[in-house]
Amino acid sequence: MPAITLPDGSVRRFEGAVTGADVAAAIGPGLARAALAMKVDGRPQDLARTIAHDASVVFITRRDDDALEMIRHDAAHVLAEAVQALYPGTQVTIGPSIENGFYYDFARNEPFSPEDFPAIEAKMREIVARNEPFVREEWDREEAIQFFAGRGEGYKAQLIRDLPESETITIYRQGAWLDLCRGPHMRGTGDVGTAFKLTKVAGAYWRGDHRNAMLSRIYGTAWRDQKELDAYLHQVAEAEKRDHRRIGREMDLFHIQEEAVGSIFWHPKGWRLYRTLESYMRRRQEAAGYEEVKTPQLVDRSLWERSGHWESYREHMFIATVEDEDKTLAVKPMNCPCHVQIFRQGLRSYRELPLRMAEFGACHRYEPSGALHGIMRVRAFTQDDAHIFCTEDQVAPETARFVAMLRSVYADLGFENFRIKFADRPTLRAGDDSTWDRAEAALREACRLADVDYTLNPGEGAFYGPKLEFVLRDAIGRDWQCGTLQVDYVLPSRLDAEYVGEDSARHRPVMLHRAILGSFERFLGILIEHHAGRFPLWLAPVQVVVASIVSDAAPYAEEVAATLRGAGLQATADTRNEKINAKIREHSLAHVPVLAVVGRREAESRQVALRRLGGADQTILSLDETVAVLREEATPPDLRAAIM
RNA sequence: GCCGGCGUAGCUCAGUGGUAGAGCAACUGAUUCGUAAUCAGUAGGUCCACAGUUCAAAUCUGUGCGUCGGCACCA
Repeated sequence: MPAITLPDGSVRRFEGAVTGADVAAAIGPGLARAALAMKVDGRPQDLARTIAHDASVVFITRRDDDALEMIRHDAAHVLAEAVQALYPGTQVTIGPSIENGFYYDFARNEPFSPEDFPAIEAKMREIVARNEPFVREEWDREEAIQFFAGRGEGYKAQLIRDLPESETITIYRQGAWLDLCRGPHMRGTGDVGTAFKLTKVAGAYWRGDHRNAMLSRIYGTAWRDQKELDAYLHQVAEAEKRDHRRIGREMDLFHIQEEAVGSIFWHPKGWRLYRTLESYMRRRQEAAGYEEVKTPQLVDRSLWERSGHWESYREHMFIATVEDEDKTLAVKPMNCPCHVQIFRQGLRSYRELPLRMAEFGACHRYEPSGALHGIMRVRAFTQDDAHIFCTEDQVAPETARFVAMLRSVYADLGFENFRIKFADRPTLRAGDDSTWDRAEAALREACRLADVDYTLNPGEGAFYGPKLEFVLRDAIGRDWQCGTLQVDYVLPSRLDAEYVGEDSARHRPVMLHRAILGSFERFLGILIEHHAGRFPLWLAPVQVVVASIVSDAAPYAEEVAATLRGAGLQATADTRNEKINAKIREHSLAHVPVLAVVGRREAESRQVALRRLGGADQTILSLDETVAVLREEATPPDLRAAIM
């Protein structure tokens, strides 16, 4: 006699086992119609499952977030049925729901093309219209393997073989079609609705391993209703307009060309943006007690062998040789071994620790061609890199200091939201397990002290130590690691760094590898997309354009621009023979934050009409006021704080 | 690196085997104009590269390079 507790706290008792659908019907016909699935004691389940014991039950309706995930999961099943109906011989593998949609991986000799989408979508709509109920069945393990193997579904058979013995094998039928699936599902294929769209095809390795066969993946998006789908598609279209590659061209910031794949040609405006960010970071680092260094670009392979990089990353390093010397040099892919060399010059004392050594280090890595992406994933980049040499006791306070600095920098640059991941020991690593135990424990403790909330990213640490990853999201929804902090007990030992302690004995320092931006290139890409090219005044490469209305005002426009430049602002005059409407349109499209419009009136009264990007109203100020207002506003946030 | 799409004027794109096109930008001239496109004219092309098929290739085939989307990788 199960007693069902509902979310409002009320309890309903039933004679014997009941299904979720029964319970919903008992509560009311409205709920019976709306309920798609349920959570029994917090576990999502099909509505058709029976409840035999006392339990708390929450019904999932279309409005719930859980429903969205189920719509997408069910849509994946509908997609798989449609594809197998249209393309006999195609094997199914897996098809989960993902953020904003779903995908299904198929094994088929011929790849799919977006041209196949209309036919597949039409078939999917048929299946949805039939509203076949999802029927759950529990199968015997061996029978299930035999069944799928017998149908030529080798991947499914393999999936079942690899399930743990304790796992119940469940099959979901939708009419004549069926799939191995853990569930749960909604009531029937009709609940998927029609607000879905196939979006792209892609190759994907079976089980995510590049040594395995490549499958054909079809991605789709699915929503509660057409309105939500339209809103999502509109958002995607808007996001494409923020793409840093597009804005980089539109604003004339940089370009990349075939003769230097993975390297950036920075144009004057882009380079000004870069230098503004670099100057800001340099000031912040100096204020935080870092000392800046510069180390060689070409370093003999012997150093990389000692550090362990040669073994792990040799094929990703650019190698340089010269004819009359029998040496192999590597273009540095990172700065840490060089920083250890500086640390090793002379005898270090514990009194010098923590020693914070920073470098805007230009690094080269031969990244796989498929990984390149605009300026965010390149082969030549500059890190805001630093290594903190410290004692074990200093790991936690230094981590806390670093995280506080990173938060402040990100806030200055407009990023309030970012995610932190804790990446622990990878399979291939240097250093013994006890060293890793200590490093991971130290970093965990440091996170606790610094009040850092993180998600675990298992097995993704650097080969020499665990790391924190600070992740930002681009306009298209892709996540990028920018900041990082890595605890390293291994390199100081491999490269023999030591200091004299209070006890006058020699000790190994711990190294904290850390970066806030990560690489200037990647961070600038994110920054461009985050602001959609509309930078705050202090970052904008062109801050003010002084536009003349008539040629009589041109000399005054030149004078205003020169005055602003004299005050340290990036200002140019636009005295072309164009209508003011055209000038405003052009500079607005170029994301110039401030337009100063001057006609005869302003020239006579020595005033300017200021117009802000995105606004339609104007403010009339004297030239002196204009300089004061804009100079104040263009002050970088760290210098502004110092003034106040 | 792997799978697939794409590569035509500075940019966005049209052109399915028979003499390379449009809009915007550029340039020239006219226009002196008050808050998101003034008008007219001119010029602009190894159709990514190489090889092949064909009387004939931007168009078909192959190879390479680049790029885009995923996957894998990211010290």
